[in-house]
Amino acid sequence: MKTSKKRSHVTLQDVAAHAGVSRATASLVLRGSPNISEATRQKVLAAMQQLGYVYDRIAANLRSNASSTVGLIIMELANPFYSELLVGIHQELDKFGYTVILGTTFDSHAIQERLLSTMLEHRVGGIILSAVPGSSSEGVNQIIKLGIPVVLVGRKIANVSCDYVGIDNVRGGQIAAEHLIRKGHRRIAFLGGFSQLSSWQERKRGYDQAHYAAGLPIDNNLVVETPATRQGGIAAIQKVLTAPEPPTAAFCYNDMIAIGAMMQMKEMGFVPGRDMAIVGFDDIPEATIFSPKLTTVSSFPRLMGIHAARLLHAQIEGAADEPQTIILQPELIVRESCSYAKNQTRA
Amino acid sequence: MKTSKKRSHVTLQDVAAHAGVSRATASLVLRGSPNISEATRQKVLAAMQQLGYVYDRIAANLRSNASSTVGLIIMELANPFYSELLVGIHQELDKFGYTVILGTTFDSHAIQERLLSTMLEHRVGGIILSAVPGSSSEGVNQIIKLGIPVVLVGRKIANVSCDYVGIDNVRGGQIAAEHLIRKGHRRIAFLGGFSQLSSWQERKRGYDQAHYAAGLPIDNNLVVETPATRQGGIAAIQKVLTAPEPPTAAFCYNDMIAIGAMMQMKEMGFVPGRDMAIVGFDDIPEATIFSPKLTTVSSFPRLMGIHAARLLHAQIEGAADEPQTIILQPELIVRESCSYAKNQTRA
DNA sequence: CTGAAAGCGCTTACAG
DNA sequence: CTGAAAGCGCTTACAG
Repeated sequence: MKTSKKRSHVTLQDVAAHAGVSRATASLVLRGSPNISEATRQKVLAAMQQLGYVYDRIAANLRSNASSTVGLIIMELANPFYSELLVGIHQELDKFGYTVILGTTFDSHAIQERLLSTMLEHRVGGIILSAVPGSSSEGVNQIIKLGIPVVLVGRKIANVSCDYVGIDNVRGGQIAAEHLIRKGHRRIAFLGGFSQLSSWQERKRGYDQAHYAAGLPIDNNLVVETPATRQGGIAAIQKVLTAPEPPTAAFCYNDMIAIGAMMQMKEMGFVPGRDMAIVGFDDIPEATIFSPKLTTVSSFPRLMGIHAARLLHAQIEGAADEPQTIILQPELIVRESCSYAKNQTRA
Repeated sequence: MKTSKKRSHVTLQDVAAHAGVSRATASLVLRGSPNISEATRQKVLAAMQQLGYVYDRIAANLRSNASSTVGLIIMELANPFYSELLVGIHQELDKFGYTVILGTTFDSHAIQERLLSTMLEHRVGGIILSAVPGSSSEGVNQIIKLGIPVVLVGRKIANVSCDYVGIDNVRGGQIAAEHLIRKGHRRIAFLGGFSQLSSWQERKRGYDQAHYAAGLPIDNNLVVETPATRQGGIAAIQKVLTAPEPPTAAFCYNDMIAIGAMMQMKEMGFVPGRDMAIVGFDDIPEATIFSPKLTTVSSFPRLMGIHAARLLHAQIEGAADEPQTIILQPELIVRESCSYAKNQTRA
């Protein structure tokens, strides 16, 4: 806001003058128009070189009512899920020539609102948004009405009709729970995350379905909500481990929680994987470096990013008709953190 | 580049008309000028509300020759060192009201060049750059000459005079090697990274100094250059482990390498920390979740980011006189990956 | 193949 | 306290 800066400015005007042509002609060669003689083209190019001209894309965009930027709003960067998502989005957007403007909400509505308007003010050509849980449809719908393409990623918003890319969370929760059940577990905790999140609800539903299918009861004392961080995992496992009748396995809302939980188990003298089976969600790189290696449900964050970028591009190009939805199929990655249940409850 | 988009446009003109004032007056209330009567202020504000006006900061910046964006160029996001750096920078820049434009080079000169000009074309108010190793001074000096503030972070460029924030790499390498020497190790590998990097050279110098001080010889067969990634760590440890006379300890250029090395040791049936002492550099979150927990030299990436953002801000505000240099002092974080040497060479 | 003119949405002296 | 006018750096029909 309080920014300001003196700019030494070689303008297209200067280039044109130096080359002995009009501003319009200079602009034409800049943009590679075919109906410019090779001779003047060279003259202008030489002038740009000599003067050290730098194109003012901002001014050009203003005049031609275009945009070369895209806004990207995610929760935070500390969770590798989002770094990976960002990598995918960024890499793909790059190919299309967009420049990305980044914002992180830390799941605060106020920040998300601010970020959204900042991006509009900066004339972004479109927005990729991983929305704060419980976001109202209002804000986003307003943006869409303005004609700015939006694609939601990972987190849906009720009553908003726009592109969405996500993972089949129900299925993900289901295959995780099924895996645990197959290993003989009958008391399976559901650890971390918050029930306001659509992804939480869906993973929980999958978990429930697997229980129903196996004829297992669901004990709500075994679901504990915490932030989806390592800290949250520590808190969650602690609660469940000190309960009167602890579970023999835990399905964690995401890998961060799973890792926090396993760290805390070690801290308390338990052996994760043996004393309690753990499965995570996302398959972040950390999943593979922990001992035991984390069995988890991959949500392909990088791929999600790539899809999101492509959808946005299609919309910006006007190639989109109806709002699209892309749901990736999750995959169970079996590693080392799930042993068989020894008996009904932990020894 | 190929971007374009129709914008439904409520302009300040529209707002002014709707409120029955001139465009200039509307602009004044927008910017909170004191010499506007409360009555017209309210009228204009109401009009903005009703019309759903969105401020075009880009146009405003163009007219007033200002900028509200900052360019940030780093190597990649997969390395948590950079995520952490980004978090620090982003968080601090946010406070000043800047919007950040992100670019990743993957250590390619060509990409860095492209990113740099893209950012200039987008009229960034300043640039924070973690330069590709072996960057020429030309590019950056040109930008500085244009009057665009630059702050270099983590990686210096020879013959460029501008703000720099980094870590005392010499000292870092020294305390790492000293720690290992104190533990009785006499053959200490230096693993990963590339010798073109100023930070590599400096850490190596510290490592050398510690050896000199202890009267230990330096065996150049023990320094192996690889990419500073987990993969690089795997390759490096493999090379050194299969050598005729393997070292008993390794100082790794960064934590990614250290973790890769330890993973590979496990893979090969060795126990990291016991069969070979390992110390890393950076103290990324992963350092703490690996078993054994990694002993490492903290480089405070988040803090570096905060300092970089502040320096840039000072420059943009014109509050800067001479180029500043901030060198953070590294700190040895002792955890579990360094046992005492058993005897001269590994059993 | 090239130039003169209008205009993108805003701000900024300058008058009144 | 408010308006008319010029201009930021560019592009885009429209003539010639």
